[in-house]
Amino acid sequence: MALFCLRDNRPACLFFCFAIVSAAIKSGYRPRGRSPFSAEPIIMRLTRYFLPILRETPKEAEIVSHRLMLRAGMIRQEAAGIYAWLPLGFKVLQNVTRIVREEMDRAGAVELLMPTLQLADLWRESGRYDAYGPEMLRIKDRHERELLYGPTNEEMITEIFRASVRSYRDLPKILYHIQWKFRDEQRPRFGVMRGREFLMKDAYSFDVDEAAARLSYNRMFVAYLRIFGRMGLKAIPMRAETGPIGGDLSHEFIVLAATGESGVYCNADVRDLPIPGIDVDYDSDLTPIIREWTTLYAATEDVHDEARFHAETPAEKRLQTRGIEVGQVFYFGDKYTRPMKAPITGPDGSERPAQCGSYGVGVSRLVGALIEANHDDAGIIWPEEVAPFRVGIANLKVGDAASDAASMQIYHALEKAKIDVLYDDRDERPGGKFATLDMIGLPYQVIVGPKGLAGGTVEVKTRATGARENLSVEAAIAKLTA
RNA sequence: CGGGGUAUAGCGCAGCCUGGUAGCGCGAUAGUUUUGGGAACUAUAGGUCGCAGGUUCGAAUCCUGCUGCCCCGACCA
Repeated sequence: MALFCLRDNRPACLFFCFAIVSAAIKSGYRPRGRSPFSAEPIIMRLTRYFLPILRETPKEAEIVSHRLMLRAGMIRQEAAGIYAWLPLGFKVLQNVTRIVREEMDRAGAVELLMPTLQLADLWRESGRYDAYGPEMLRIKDRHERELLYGPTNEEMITEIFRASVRSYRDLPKILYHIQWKFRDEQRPRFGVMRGREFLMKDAYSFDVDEAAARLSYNRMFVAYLRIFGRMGLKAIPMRAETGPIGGDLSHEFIVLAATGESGVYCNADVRDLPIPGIDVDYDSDLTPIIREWTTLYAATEDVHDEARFHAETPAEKRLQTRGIEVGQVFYFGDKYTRPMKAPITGPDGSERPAQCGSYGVGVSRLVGALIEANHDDAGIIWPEEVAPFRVGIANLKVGDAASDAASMQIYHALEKAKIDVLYDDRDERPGGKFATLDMIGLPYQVIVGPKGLAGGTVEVKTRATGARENLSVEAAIAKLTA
């Protein structure tokens, strides 16, 4: 390879560019805007796209999200719990990533990117290298140095933090990244819901004392309400185990779904609480919002207290169901900053370990959770914010002059309006096109065919409601670009 | 990590018990007829039968070992 590169640097250059791009994509990196590396929308003809639809259900897929992700050509399994994200799935993953990033930034968190591989010695400092067990994937490099594929990043962020921050004047800080993690689960299952490799947003807060740490915790708590709310999910914060630290500063955010992995108990009214608006002031006192969301009973089975549930919740409001954990917020104090020696000088001149919390969102898992929460017998029903395309155009008779012209007119109008659109220009039978569009779940479908056009109309179907309207081409464009 | 399965064409499966030219449906390709909710007919292509040993004249089939994958449980974002 080295010789080859010396002779002709072009392949080396190509390889180099490819490596950067793939690393950036894999890390979930995405500049601001609706699409990677540009602000342009994705306008795509299905004949040029890569959408490997499966007509039959793969036998290994047990739950609906896994089944639909495979059938809709969103993912392909490469090993147990390890998936390739195909174009349609990757677009959804990017959209979820974008929302997480926007809301973290809005809440005052600062993004960085830590590596997937970490030195074992770093984990020996916290004592977790030996404590972690076989879920940690351990690797040796050519020099026999011990490495691991990170399952989380508390040690590394603490190392980064201690290298440069010494004074309370530099606090508070909330740092986050969105990076692939690996946990060698004994039994991966449910597709991306419990894979071994998974994309996670993890944030870490550093504060001078517990009172300040609580403010950081509240910021993340509110940011999480917004993240999940924007995706159209009812994610309910539930008291979780706090471990050795104790206190009340740990919540799991749970999406209610009958197929969820854990049992949950809550007051039914918690589902109808309002999501903080885009104008929420993160510098203001957030405790009223926290109080509103933590007063009604809501707990996973691990910490459920039946007597308390009954005491606090009227019988007709008691909801027992199942849920999927999509995020967690957790205050753990000086668990890492003390053994790893990350001291802060306080206003009184004395040193003390920084007080920390960590805040995770299972980004790749969220894609599965979104489908669990939004589907019907025909397939996926994407919430608009995360949909891979906003509109699908089905040309029912490719080759028919009027159908082709009307389809292209709509296609170009949506392109001009910067709306993501997928144009099904395949020479296929109508039934197949309807089934495909329903399954991949784009919010709006435009059905273009000779029968409608004879009367001057196309059909606009809203996937979520099934509602259909016969509109002129112009009216359809107006509706979809509104 | 315990228990139970399974591996044959892109997907779903039969064949294995009782060894003898590797099959079916869907999908793919080509043609014809079709065409508003997954069409019909005809033809074609596509396989180291998970891997490695062994038994045998001959192994997808019997034996041994290994590996991948799936399900139940425990565990976990």
